[in-house]
Amino acid sequence: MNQLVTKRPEHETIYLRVKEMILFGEVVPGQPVTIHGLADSIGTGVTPAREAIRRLTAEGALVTRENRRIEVPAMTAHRLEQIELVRLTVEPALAEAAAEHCKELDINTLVELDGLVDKAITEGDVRGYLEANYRFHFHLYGLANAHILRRIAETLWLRIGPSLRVVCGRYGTANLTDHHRATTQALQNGDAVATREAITEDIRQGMEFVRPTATD
Amino acid sequence: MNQLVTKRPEHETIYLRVKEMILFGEVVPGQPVTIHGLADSIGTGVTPAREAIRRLTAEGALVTRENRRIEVPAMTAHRLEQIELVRLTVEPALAEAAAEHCKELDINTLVELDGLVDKAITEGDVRGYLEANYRFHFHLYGLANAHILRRIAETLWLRIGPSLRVVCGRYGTANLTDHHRATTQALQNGDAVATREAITEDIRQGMEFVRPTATD
DNA sequence: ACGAATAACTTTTGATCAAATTATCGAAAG
DNA sequence: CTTTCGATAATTTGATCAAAAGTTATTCGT
Repeated sequence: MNQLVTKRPEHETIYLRVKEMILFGEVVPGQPVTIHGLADSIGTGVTPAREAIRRLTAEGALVTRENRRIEVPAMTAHRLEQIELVRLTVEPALAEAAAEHCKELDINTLVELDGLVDKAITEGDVRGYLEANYRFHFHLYGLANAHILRRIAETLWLRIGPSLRVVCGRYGTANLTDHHRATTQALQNGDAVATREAITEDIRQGMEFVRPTATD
Repeated sequence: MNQLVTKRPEHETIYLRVKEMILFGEVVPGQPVTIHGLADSIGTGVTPAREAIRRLTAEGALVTRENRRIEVPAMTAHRLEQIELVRLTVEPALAEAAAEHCKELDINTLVELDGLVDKAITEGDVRGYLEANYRFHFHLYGLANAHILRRIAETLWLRIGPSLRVVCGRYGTANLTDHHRATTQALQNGDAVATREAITEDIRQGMEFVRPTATD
C-alpha cells in the first residue's frame, strides 16, 4: 500500500538527511551528535541511526573522539591544505570529463542552478546558497561518469560544509563570488580545458573564503 | 578480568578484520559478503557486523547492489584510471611530507619492512608480500602527519587490494619489483623530492601491474 | 570551602526477534 | 525445452532491551 513512502531503507534516509544537514549548514563545527538524538529527531530506532553515523564517520564528515563521543570536526589550516590539494586534483578532472559528455539540456540546467546561486546571494539566503552551489557543482560532476572521483569530491565537501556555514554567517553572502558563468560559457563553447580552469579558479577562491575559519 | 582482550568495540574489531581481509588478499573481486556470514565467522551478533559493513561500503571497499546484496567490487579500466589519478596526487605528497619528519629510527623500520617485502617475494608468499608492502607504505605515510591524505590513500588501497591478490595469484610474485630501496635511500639523504619521486614511480609501476585484472 | 568518593543519569554497545524483502528451487503449463 | 508461477529458504532491516562505559551531580569528611 505504501510503496511510495519508503523505497530506501531507513538508515539510508537518515544518512541522506544528516548529509544535507552538514552540507547545507544546519550543523556547526564541534557540535556533538548523539545516536539517540538522531534517532529521536527522525523518529526511528537507534539501529539505523548507528549505521548512518558509521557511514558518515567513515567519510570524515563526523569524528569519534576517544570517549566514543561523536561530533562535527573543526577545521584547521592543516586540514584545509590537505583538502585543497585533493580538491584541485579531483574536481577539475571531473569538470573536464563532464565537458566531454555535456548536452545542451545539461547546460540549461547548470545555468538555471547558477541563477539560484545568484538569487540566494542577493537575498542573503545562506542555506539556499549552499544548496544551489552544491547542486551546481555536483550536477556538473555527475556528467563526468567518474563514480570514484565524484565520491571523493563529496567526502571533501562534507568536510568543509560546516565551515562554509560559519564563514557565511560571519561575513554574509555579499562577498561571495564564483566562476560559474565562466564554467557554463566554457561548456557552451565545448571547451573542456577552459571548463577545467574555471572550476579550478572556483575552488581556489572558495578555499580562500573558508580559510579564516581555520583554527590553529 | 579481561580488560586486555577487548578495549575497542566489536564493530571496530570486525571492521579492522575485514579491512585486513581485503587488503591482504583474503577476498576476491565479486565475492558476496553477507551480514550473517560475517557475524557468524567472527562469532558475534549482526548489529556490529552491519556497522562494520556500512563503514566499508562508505569507503568504497564494498559495494551494495540494487538488491541490497553486498559484495567486493570488481576492477575496471575506468576505475583504475580514477584511482591512479588520486593516488599520484595523495601518496607522493604524503611521501614528501614524511621525508621532512623522518627520524633515523623510522628509516630503520622502513628498511626492515622492505626486507620483509623482498623475503616474501623470493618465497612466493603472496599474503606476506601484500602485508609487508602495505606496512612499508603506510608506515611512511604515517610520518607525514596528514590524517586526511592518509585516510584517502587507505580507501584507494582498499579498492585495489582484491585485484592485487588476483594478479599475484595469476603471475606469481617473481615479477614483482618496487622502488622501496630508492625511497629509503632518498630518506637517508634527507631528500624529500627524491622520496616523492621514488614513491611516484612505485605507484606507477604498481598500477601497471594491476592493469591486466581490469575488465571492460 | 575544598577534594575525593559515591550516586544518578546519559550514552553507547551488542544480542535478539519479528517483519519485510529477495533469492532459489521445483512443478506445471505452453 | 523453456517459461511462469508459487512455495520455501535465506537475508536484510528496524525495534527493543540489558549491560557496559562514560558523564555529571551530590554527598561526605576534612
